[in-house]
Amino acid sequence: MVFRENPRPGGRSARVQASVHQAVRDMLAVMDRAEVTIPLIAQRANVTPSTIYRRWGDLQELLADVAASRLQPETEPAEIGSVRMDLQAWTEQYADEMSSGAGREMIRDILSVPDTANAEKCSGYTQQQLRVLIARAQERGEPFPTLTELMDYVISPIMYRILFEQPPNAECVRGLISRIIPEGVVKS
Amino acid sequence: MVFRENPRPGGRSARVQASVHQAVRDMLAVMDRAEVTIPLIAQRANVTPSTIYRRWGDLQELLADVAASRLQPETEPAEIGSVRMDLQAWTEQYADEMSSGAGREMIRDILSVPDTANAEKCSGYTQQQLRVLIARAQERGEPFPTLTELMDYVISPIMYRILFEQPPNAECVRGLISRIIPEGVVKS
DNA sequence: ACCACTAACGCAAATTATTTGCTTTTAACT
DNA sequence: AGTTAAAAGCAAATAATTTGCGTTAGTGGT
Repeated sequence: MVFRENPRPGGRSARVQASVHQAVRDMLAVMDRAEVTIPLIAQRANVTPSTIYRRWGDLQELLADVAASRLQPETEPAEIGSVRMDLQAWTEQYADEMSSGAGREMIRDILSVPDTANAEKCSGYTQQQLRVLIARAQERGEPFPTLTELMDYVISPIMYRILFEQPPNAECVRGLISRIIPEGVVKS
Repeated sequence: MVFRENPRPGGRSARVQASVHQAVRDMLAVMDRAEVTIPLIAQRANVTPSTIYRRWGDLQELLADVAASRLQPETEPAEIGSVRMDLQAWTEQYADEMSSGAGREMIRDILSVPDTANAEKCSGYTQQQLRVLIARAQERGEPFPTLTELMDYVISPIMYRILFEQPPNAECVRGLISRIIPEGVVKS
């Protein structure tokens, strides 16, 4: 199978992919994830099950694919005030979204597949958002952590808590941020 | 079903559990994870498939259960020299084991199930090991990070890299540790 | 503009996994 | 020892997955 790469943007292949993705999203919105099956998806997307099996392999991979595309951010981090405040607001929202039922399901779907492409894509989205904040800080001359520091000391602990412990609350998130940007730096 | 809790330690229930777990371990050792199925496990464990289905629900949950039990540490962190060195050695081994093919599979199995009990168990094992080191440092009067610091700034970044990016190498692990214990503290 | 080519899809039969109702076994507790 | 309830076995019914083969629809060449 050559699939996946270069699904010509107007071709039948692309239409089937869009239709199947949409079917999955619609179904996840109205029914429990556990009762979503490939035959059902196929029916709603007006394709045959074998098409889905041949293209994605199994339900896990399809769900991982859909989840990754759903995690792609649509907007840049909001501008609230200082970049530190922007970071705090963005991070709290990130933590909330990832901690939610739907968020956790998407992460699980992405991680439960052997192929790491979707997980990397997901981390890439996060880094892309953080880079916007870093550039903003640089532009304004505000002191700001590096990408690595943000990933290691803010994002990673949040994700670990979501995956292995209890989802972090706002206070916890603020604590992680204070640790790498002293409060004193903020001008309110 | 009441299952799970209190499987009397010599009873039939416990024997079936042990037999199924062993069958899964044996099979994972010799065949690809993708071709392990419940009917096959049942055959090797000398039980009927329906027993496994009724008890664990599906393959994912069974694999998660087995993976969690395999991640339970058997020994305490080795005593190398200073507690800082012990920490470094233990953490490098932890990162290696978790980054390995088998390690990553176990983590995936644990995280791909909605029930978070096994993930929490897994995090609990890690904390238990770290607490041994913390106690050791306290006993010897060596300065040492808190459990939260270790989890947030060492374990979490390692796990994030394994799950979402590239597995960390030894140098990276050492870097994470240096960040919370200055090198200078070590007396060689 | 037409034709040839091939990747991707549809269909349907064969296989395999999962669910479920009912029966039997086993260990815990009188 | 006898009773009982949880857990296992058995087998039929259902559902999902795989696969071979024919068809369709975009792609590239003339």
